[in-house]
Amino acid sequence: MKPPPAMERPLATVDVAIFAIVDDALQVLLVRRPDRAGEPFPGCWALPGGYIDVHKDASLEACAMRKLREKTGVRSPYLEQLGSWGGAKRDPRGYTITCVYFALLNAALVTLDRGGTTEAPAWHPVQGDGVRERLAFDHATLLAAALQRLRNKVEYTSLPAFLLPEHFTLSELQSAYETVLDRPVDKSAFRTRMLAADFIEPTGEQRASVTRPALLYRLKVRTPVLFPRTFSPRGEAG
Amino acid sequence: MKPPPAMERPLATVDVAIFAIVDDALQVLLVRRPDRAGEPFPGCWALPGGYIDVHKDASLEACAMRKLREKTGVRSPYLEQLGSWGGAKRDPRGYTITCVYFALLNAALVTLDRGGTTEAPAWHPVQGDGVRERLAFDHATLLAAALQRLRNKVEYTSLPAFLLPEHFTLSELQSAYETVLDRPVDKSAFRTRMLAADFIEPTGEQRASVTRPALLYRLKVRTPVLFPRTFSPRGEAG
DNA sequence: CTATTAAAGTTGCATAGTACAACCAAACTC
DNA sequence: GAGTTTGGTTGTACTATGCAACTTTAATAG
Repeated sequence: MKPPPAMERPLATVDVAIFAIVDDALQVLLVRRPDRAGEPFPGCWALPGGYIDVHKDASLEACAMRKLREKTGVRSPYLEQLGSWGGAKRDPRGYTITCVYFALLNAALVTLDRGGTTEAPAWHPVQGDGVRERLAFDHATLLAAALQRLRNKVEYTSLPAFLLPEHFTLSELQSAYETVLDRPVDKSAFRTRMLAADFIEPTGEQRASVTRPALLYRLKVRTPVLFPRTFSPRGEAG
Repeated sequence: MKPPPAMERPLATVDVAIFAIVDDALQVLLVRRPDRAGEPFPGCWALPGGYIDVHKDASLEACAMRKLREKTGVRSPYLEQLGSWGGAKRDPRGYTITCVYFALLNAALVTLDRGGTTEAPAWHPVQGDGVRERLAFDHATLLAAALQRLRNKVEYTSLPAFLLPEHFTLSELQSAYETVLDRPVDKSAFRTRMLAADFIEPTGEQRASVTRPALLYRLKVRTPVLFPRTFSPRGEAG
């Protein structure tokens, strides 16, 4: 139980799965691994992340927020801890532990391509449980877990609101749900649920449109709301 | 981004919040911190846990399972990762990261008091968001988070079944829900929900009793089941 | 200036899963 | 066999939804 000074310490990292809706599709931000000799998975795509800096990072969340800011410039996304993975075989360089976060943000706020070219971050469309590209380390597992958590929570929370700009219409919100869930949801029940949950409020403005203009809403609270039931179309079990 | 060999590594630990129903109350297993000089929080109660052994622990979950087995002798509880906490100030000995698990098990399977006296584990009744005793480190925070997650999930999952012996009656299962939620639930709706979820099956036996005997059930699946709604009595919001 | 179009937003009905309450059933005690 | 206790069922009301049809609003074409 005591800390032997010579105790072998695992290397600790933080990785972040950053999601946004780009081109009407759910996309995740990936960076390229450096292509230098001695680096594992050179040139491979990976979730943004890196070592915990004992001097800079007051907490794990602060570390995740730092990584996110470095890659996207965004300062206040929705950020949630997903879980931790550890083991001797994750990284050829030795026993590592990674603490994984997932973030939701509005793509319009993101400034990509900060810094060099080898690690340039880029959006990659989500396809099923992951992305087309092969990912470094066990990042395919981490991404799959993040997607599972995201889709699961979207069924009964207001998470998709964090993918939208500050002002949005109910149709845009519904579209965000449908993009993440990859299935249509009923308009009437959707609107009733959103308004009953009382987490958005009308701004008083309307979105100009070629057809009937829609009322604009904004978030009343920046924490996600839980709904009493999941969306569950008749055709499905459970 | 590369791993400087001299990079300062945080110390990594795993802690486990082990819950059981003892004397009709939800209780958590705590151990005493060693009372030696130089040890932080000497004699204080704490969640069982310890350093990750890079050579013994193939994964974080394996490490948590090992800690749990060492303290209770139990080999197959319900075990779920809760989250990780890290920072420079959690432990006076330096920057630490702890990965916290929570476990549910049947108290009858537990063999306490394995090993010495200074660290003898003991059940402590849950009171509100924690226990009566002051806990070491930030363990009060960790325990509160575990309790919140547990109570939240009990509203829409079959988790309490893991607190019971292998064979149990529906009334015993309902009692486990009520103990964790600390409120009564409706018998009729409860039974309908449990049977509809199709995760238990009758053993064919009955529990002898001084009154009408009850049918015994066992788990059909060892993974928890999700219900489509939460329990939500009329009097409450949401 | 009316008809058309398209998206916004509403209304009406059916249904699932409770919440609540009252009831029936089985075993034991006396 | 009457009383007691717990197991288990039945019946009604209600809520949030699934589904589908409907009305409203503005832009635009003719």
